[in-house]
Amino acid sequence: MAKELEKNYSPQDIEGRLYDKWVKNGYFHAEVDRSKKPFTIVMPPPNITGQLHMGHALDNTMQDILIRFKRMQGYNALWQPGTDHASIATEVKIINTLKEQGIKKEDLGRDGFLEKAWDWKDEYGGRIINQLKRLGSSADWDRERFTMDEGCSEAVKDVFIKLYDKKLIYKGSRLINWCPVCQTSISDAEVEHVDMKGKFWHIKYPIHGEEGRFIEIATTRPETLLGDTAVAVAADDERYADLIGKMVDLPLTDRQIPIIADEHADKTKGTGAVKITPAHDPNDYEVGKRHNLEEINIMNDDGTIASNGGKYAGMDRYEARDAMVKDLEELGLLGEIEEIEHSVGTHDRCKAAVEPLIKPQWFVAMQELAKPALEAVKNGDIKLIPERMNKNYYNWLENIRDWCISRQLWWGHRIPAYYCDECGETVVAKEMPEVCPKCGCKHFHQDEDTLDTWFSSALWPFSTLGWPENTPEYDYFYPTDVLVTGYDIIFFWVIRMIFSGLEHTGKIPFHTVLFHGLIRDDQGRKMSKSLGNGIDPLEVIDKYGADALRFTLVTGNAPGNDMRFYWQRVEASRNFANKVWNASRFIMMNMDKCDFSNVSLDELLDEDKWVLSKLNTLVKDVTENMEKYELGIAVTKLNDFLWEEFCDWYIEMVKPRLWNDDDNTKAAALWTLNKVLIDSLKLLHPYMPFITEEIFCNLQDDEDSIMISDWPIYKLEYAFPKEEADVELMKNAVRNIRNLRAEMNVAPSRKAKVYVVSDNEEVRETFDKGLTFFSQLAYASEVVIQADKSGIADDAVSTVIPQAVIYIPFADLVDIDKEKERLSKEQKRLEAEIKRCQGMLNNEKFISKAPEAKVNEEKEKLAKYEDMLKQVLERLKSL
RNA sequence: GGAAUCUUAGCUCAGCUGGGAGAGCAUCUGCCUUACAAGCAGAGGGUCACAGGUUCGAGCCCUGUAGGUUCCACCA
Repeated sequence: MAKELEKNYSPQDIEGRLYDKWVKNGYFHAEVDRSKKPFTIVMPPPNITGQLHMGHALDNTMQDILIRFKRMQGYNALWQPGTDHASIATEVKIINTLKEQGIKKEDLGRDGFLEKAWDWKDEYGGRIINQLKRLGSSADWDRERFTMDEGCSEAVKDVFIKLYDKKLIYKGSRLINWCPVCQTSISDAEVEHVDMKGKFWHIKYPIHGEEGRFIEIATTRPETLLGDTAVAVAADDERYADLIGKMVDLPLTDRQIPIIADEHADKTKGTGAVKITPAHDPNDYEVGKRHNLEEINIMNDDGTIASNGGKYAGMDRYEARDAMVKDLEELGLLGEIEEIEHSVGTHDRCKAAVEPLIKPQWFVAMQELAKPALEAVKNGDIKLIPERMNKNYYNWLENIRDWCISRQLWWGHRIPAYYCDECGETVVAKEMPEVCPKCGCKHFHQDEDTLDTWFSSALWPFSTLGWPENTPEYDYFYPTDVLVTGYDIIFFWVIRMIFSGLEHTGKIPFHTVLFHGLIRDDQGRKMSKSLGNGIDPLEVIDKYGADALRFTLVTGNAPGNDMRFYWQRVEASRNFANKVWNASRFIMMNMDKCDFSNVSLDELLDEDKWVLSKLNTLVKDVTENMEKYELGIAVTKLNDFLWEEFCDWYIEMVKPRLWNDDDNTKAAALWTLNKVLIDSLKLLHPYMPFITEEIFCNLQDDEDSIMISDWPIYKLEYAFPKEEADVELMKNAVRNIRNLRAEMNVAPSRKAKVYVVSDNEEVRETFDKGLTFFSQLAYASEVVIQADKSGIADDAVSTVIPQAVIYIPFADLVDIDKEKERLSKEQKRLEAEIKRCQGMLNNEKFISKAPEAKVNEEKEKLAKYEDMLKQVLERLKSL
């Protein structure tokens, strides 16, 4: 016995209640159960600093769709959730908060600061999780993890030690990217190259001992001059041939530096001579190594000039730049100043220009780790969707450099390296060692640095399952199945998870990576705080419901493509939900008309079989699409079926049967309505979990939840090709009649007699069987089916369908000329079609080369069109 | 400098391994028909950027051109 639905669809009234029910019943929880096949989804753990934005919403919607789908298919589906400590992002936020209180982090000391950080985590760490719940995310919240919780921290230490022992982690002094604002090193991946306007200063370096002779170099960073240790020219550059080996007087300093020949100098660029600053430029660093040049660091950690910078010491880098340019000008050593556009490396967090500096840092040696990761995608063990992402992936791994993993931050995993106070020996271990293996000293201090936040994220797929312990969870759920994420973190995260998984577990961490794009604003711009164009997903949920938001985010979007956000699209999604709601309401208010529990398939009418057959195909298509991760295509098919086929056609077809108390086919109609509704609700459930649950539970009292019901499967017994074709023919007739009436401006209230004339007995039978719905949809007062046109007024309007002609006598409304015109138009259309078919069929090459099925298809079409044309011509003749 | 991707109806986008161009929104017409006006029934609107090529057949494959977007890259 069905209950009733509220008259108005109001997502706000149902979503919270249903979510609580799901959680309470433990539907999201996955336990190890070896009788079932596991399916595991990896989500990017959102930052604890985070507020839900559209990217999260898209991410989580796709994850939830997949996990609900797999759960209903009978998999033991685990969606492992959690949050990321986001070392630098969080630390910066906390520092800013402290700043408002007039506190510096140094004031608190390391421990005091960390205490604040954990407070922060407690306060904000749960916020985004609660926001994700509003989307309907069915992650296993019982298993929620944090990248800095005990288990994950153990995994981090374990990995660090193993890699160190294998010499894949090392500490070295080399040129790294330094952010003077955040005052930490950052990895190459965190450097964002931005095109900026700048100046290209030409500076004359006086040749030592040759009064009045100069060598001119050009630079965008004049302040680095203080660290120059050579000037390089090309070996075969005739302009400078005699200068090689000579010295120049480095301006603004009292140093002399050599002019050297090096391949790095390019005759065709600038002046052909290039200053070499090994401590502040990656290329120069290499040149320096080749020529054994001194590396002079001229910059402090905060971007000011170091004490070796003479009168510029202590000045900010840009201040020093201006001062030096001015001084050079006064000395007459400044040449041309070019305005240029050049690419500047900036820190992706704070947007400050990055300074290359030489510092001792910890690195992961990437060469060896990259190989299996590259191989895993190349040989198909891991599939990236869309496939074009492979190129980015290969490109990055093939050109990879060692990963700088140490950060001069406090919030994060502290590097498990200990230094002997006595002899300086480095010991890498989980705990502080008791005795120095080298000198026997008992005093150590731990490395001050923490790890790149992505170092722990890289272990996420297995550290969250208990690795390095061989827990039942790890054993059962790992390797996981699918990672869903945005393409913007392929280098930060995806690649690092893959090589980490392969190295540490010996297995791929997941077999599929499903990428999505960015959500942009309605003008195609990135949503950003500075532009203020961001749309808050919670606002969308408040206004239209989570179902509408989810539906919007996956409709009409292909993997990896960006999409624009429009409120109109959300509204359209909500309208669809409303449509489903009302259709369900209609069905439920008719359900108690008779008992339909024992209806068998052979009691169904053609139209019932038609819709059942369509549903059957839909089940097959949607399942296939979802298995191929084509979520957008699947949901479009659901929309089309539910709205057009089911609501606009099928429900309208069966109304007369429901309304007529004497109709003994009512049970068949109700059975079909119920069956099709339930199965399509199931198919729709992953996309719109709330509305489908609310309807499903009210529709049938005995069911707990649609989310644990069985996913529909394609059944041969539900395939009715003949009935499908027959009903399509009648739909065709109905459409033509509606067309005629619309053209003639006949009000729907005006019913008319409709004649169906066909000399084909099967066609007459078809219409006879569908008489009830046909007369309803064709606005007929009466339908007469006959083999010839006897008894039909000559001035009736008519329309031709394959194998039949429909006549409607509208004596007073008919304009013979218009009727002729319409028929002539139809004649022309058919003649064109016939010509096209004949063109193909007369082409010998088509006949011989095209597949037989295609040839037959064209033959059938030709026959159909020829028959219709014949009818049209006859009709025209009779007018 | 390399690479990817896009160019399809007024707008935003789908279009699976090549087989007669689709959706939503917008526009126009007619309807409050007993689930739904957040709706129903119709209509108009596209030489699928351009030029070649492969093919019986190209929006889809190949080459080139133009424009847009993005990623990567050490350009002093």
